[in-house]
Amino acid sequence: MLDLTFPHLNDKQREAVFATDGPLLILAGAGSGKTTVLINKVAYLLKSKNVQPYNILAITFTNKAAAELKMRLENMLGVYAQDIWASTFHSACVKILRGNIKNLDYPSQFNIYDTADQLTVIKECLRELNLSDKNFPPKQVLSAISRAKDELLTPDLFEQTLGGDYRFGQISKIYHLYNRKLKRYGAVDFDDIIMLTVQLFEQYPDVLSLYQTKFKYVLVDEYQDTNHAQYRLVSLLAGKHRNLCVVGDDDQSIYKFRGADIENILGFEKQFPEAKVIKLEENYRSTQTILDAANNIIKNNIGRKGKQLWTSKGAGDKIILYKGQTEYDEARYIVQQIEQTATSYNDFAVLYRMNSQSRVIEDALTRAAIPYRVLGGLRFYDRKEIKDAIAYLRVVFNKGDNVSLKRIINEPKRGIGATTVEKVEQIAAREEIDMFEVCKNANRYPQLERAVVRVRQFTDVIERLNIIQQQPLDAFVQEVLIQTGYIPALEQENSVESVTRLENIYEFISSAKEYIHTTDTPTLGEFLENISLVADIDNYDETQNAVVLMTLHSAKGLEFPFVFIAGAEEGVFPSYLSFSSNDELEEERRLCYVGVTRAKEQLYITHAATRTLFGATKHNLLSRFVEEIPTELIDRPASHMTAQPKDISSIYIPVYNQSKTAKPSKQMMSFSTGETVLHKKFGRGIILKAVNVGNDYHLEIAFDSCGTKQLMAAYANLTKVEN
DNA sequence: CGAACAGAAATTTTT
DNA sequence: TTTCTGTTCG
Ligand SMILES: Nc1ncnc2c1ncn2[C@@H]1O[C@H](COP(=O)(O)OP(=O)(O)OP(=O)(O)O)[C@@H](O)[C@H]1O
Repeated sequence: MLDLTFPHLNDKQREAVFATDGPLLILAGAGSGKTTVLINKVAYLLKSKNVQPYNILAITFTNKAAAELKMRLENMLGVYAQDIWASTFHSACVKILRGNIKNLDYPSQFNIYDTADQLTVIKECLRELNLSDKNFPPKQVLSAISRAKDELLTPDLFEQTLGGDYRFGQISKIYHLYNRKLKRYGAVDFDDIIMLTVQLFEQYPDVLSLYQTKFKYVLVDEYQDTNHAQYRLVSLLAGKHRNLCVVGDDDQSIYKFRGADIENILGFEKQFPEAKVIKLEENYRSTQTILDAANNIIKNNIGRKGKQLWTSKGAGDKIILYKGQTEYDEARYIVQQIEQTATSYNDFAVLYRMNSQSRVIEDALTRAAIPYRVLGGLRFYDRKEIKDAIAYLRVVFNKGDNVSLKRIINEPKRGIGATTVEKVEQIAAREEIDMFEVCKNANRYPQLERAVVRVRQFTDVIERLNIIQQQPLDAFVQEVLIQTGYIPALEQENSVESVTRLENIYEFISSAKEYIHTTDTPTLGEFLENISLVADIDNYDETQNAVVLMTLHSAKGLEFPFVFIAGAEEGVFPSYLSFSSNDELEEERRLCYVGVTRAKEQLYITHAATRTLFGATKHNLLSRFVEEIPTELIDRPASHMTAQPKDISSIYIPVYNQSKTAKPSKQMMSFSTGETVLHKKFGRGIILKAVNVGNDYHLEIAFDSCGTKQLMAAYANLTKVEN
């Protein structure tokens, strides 16, 4: 049980826990127990100050951190602690908006648009405004709009401040139209979620007052990565009680590209003049060597709030710096070190700058039969078939969602082509009604004469589905995908690809089932909302016995005994895109500081002499950040080529894209779904399922001659064939 | 309308 | 190098 004198904390940490009233900034370096303090502080509020859980708002950086916070409180205090609001900014705001967004003229059943949806809308805008996507690349326009929203610049304000410039003037036109469209479609984008909540509070003081009164205590973790809109939101919410506790480290601000404003934390004392500031200086995570390295890197940045960090842990082992001949050699070394260290796999993390770096490392791990998990990159929910399924659900949920409608109206093929869709779109825009309505009443529009039957077949299905929404969500999802012909079409196609897609679709249906069990009142809306707001990192399970691979960004806030930072090369890390700007280079350096300080015991840094990058072979120098580490902290093992010149695995071609099979290695063949294999007896077959069990694979193979068979790879003596 | 092909573009980090 | 976009043809 919880000891309210907090003996497990140090003096400074205790001081921070007990300082409950008024604004408080806890500014401290990595691993000094900031998050630990935040959790204990909430416990203290609940237990000693008798604050009710629903009077507390705790903002975390990821959904996973929020869930963890709740779980740890529950362990300390019992289930009632579950009633605090612990969530990300986005989840909290969506919750507020669902109940209040009608004030702003949006439907409470709004859909949340992701980047791809946003780009679709921007392309629509460009077309309507007769602007070319050469002069206004949709991605750039999106990023400008997104930054504007982070800064709480409405289209009008945007025009006033920047409209003098021709280019920004045009972008402001796009921004105006873009926002109008989203509203018409009943959709909000990621940035709207925060901005609209702020607008709601500013325009409806009674709504604000409700939440101000409710949240007697507001706490924000990772405050260094908040943007202006979030700062404004927090200020509004804490405006009444002024019990605002923010926690962060200016040296760990790594999301500037997403609008994060480091000034929020640096200027906290200016914005809240009565603020108390507490610095934590003892690091409990890393060895002295790791801390020294981190400090020597970060001290090259200017304009920091300098911090002391010390540890009572000893020096520990030196940092190991390995230079591979190529990225394959680099991966080979990482795998070899993991194999040679006698500890469980989940003690290792491999961190890198770009998601694309994971491929080579994954291949090496697979060949060594080491279990691993990759976080980030393409999310499950971003796969084409899953996005299609989601689009169907969104259309059922909100018929005004033209973007989702356009995505699935001809998927599977229903003979409703681009021309018809365009006509429908024009009519809808002219009459200011939903595309769905136009389709439904297609008979009224002579232009649509030829397509009328097909289009109405489609709307009939959707309306029928609308009626059966009551049944359990997973059954409903399945029903949607059957009735709309999506699943039947995939079944009929029966190709390697369609089989994988079907598998994913069924996994999606199970995820709906899983969702039902997480709540007492499951709704389609909340299910869709969760999908939009989860990050891959939320699924990270540190108890799963597997090496974890992720970007340095995703690793923020986590810790591991053994950490590899791979690709420590100029051009990779720091990224070549940051070379031209000192600010961006400093951000890369902070990212490096974050990476280094994830390690508790041992840090490995690896780089490659040559690497294939974007299709060309590059010879990259060692990263400047590594040069900034004093050499006495570093050990350099001999390069692989001189040590074991006979090992061919470093020049081995990776098996990634299953359809373009490479030659398998002799020791350990790898198999994956979709590959074609040859069996001595059964002949040619396609792998339906490949499960890695220890050093062997359990395979399910569909043979051309005799149907589906299950067998173990070790006994089957299979050969791979090119498709 | 839709499949197939060819040529061009674009390659960071993500709630 | 891969992935997307536009064009052509049936
Ligand atoms: N007083 C303490 N005694 C022992 N261990 C502690 C103490 N405070 C924190 N720790 C441990 O130190 C580690 C780092 O703590 P925590 O994650 O809270 O730091 P942080 O400052 O939030 O780190 P970061 O800035 O990297 O996110 C954790 O493993 C935590 O359990």
